[in-house]
Amino acid sequence: MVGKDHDRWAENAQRVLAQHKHHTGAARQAIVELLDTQTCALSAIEIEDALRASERPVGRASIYRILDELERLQLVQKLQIGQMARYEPIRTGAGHHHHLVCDNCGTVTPFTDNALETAIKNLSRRVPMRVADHEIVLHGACEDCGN
Amino acid sequence: MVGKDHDRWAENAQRVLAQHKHHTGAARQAIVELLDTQTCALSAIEIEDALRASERPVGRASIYRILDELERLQLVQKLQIGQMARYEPIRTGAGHHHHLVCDNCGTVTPFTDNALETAIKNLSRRVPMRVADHEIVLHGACEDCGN
DNA sequence: ATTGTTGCAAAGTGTTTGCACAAAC
DNA sequence: GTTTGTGCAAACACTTTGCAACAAT
Repeated sequence: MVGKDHDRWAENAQRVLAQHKHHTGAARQAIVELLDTQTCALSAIEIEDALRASERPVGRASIYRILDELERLQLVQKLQIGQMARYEPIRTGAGHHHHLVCDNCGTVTPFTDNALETAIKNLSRRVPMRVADHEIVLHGACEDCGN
Repeated sequence: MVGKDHDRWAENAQRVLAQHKHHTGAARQAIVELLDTQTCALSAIEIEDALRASERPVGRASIYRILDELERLQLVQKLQIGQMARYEPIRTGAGHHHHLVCDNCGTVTPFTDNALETAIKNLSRRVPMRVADHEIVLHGACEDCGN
């Protein structure tokens, strides 16, 4: 079950990439597969480290280029936390989530909230902008750091 | 009227700074006064440019140090937009607002929404973190760029 | 053969730090 | 005269770009 769910995003991503007349590159594949195993957002440097420890290291420049491309194809969402960007798969099934950031230890945890999404959807109509996306970060002290 | 409102935050900020046994520095004063005239968040570099054009230029390092201090004293709020931080006065009267960011031209516009604040307040209780603060950014195309 | 992909090193951008000098008390 | 504030330049961290080599089609 878990394996099935995991593969779905990666497979879809590979398919979308193929449709955009790409060759199948090993670096891109390694990144897609890594992202697919994650439950929350990774930074470029975390990705670099993870891949360096794997059997397919990928250069830093390629990581940024590939993430950028995945973002343009709407396969990953980029979010800015502190001074560093994080990236996570956009899984069509699972409604999207937002993030708790511990200002002490830096841990990032996902959460979801329907009332919040509703409020955003409603206000998006009244605001002087064609809203494409939103980003919500709650800051504070996580359970480990709060005591 | 407008002048009166403006001065309140700056005065309060100076008072809070004094309480924390600070000398009164000219750079700090220039920054506080500049922030007080703004209706939305400024980046450090915008502040540097504005002050360079004024009669009291302030070095970049001082700007960051002073903003950092103002943030610690809860006199300004720091928000991360794209890869750059922006800072704005926390005016106790006016409930805080959030931001629309045009991904095309970079313009930042404030908005407020009560339903949104309520949703955040409620969910803050159910989440595995002592929430201190939140940051909401809506991305899209502004009125000028959307057409 | 052509086109797309990758890695390296260099450049860019925003932010922070070390240190010597100046200003406030 | 002691403490705090400030500016400069250098260091830093994250990201982007130029370019030559490489792999997929």
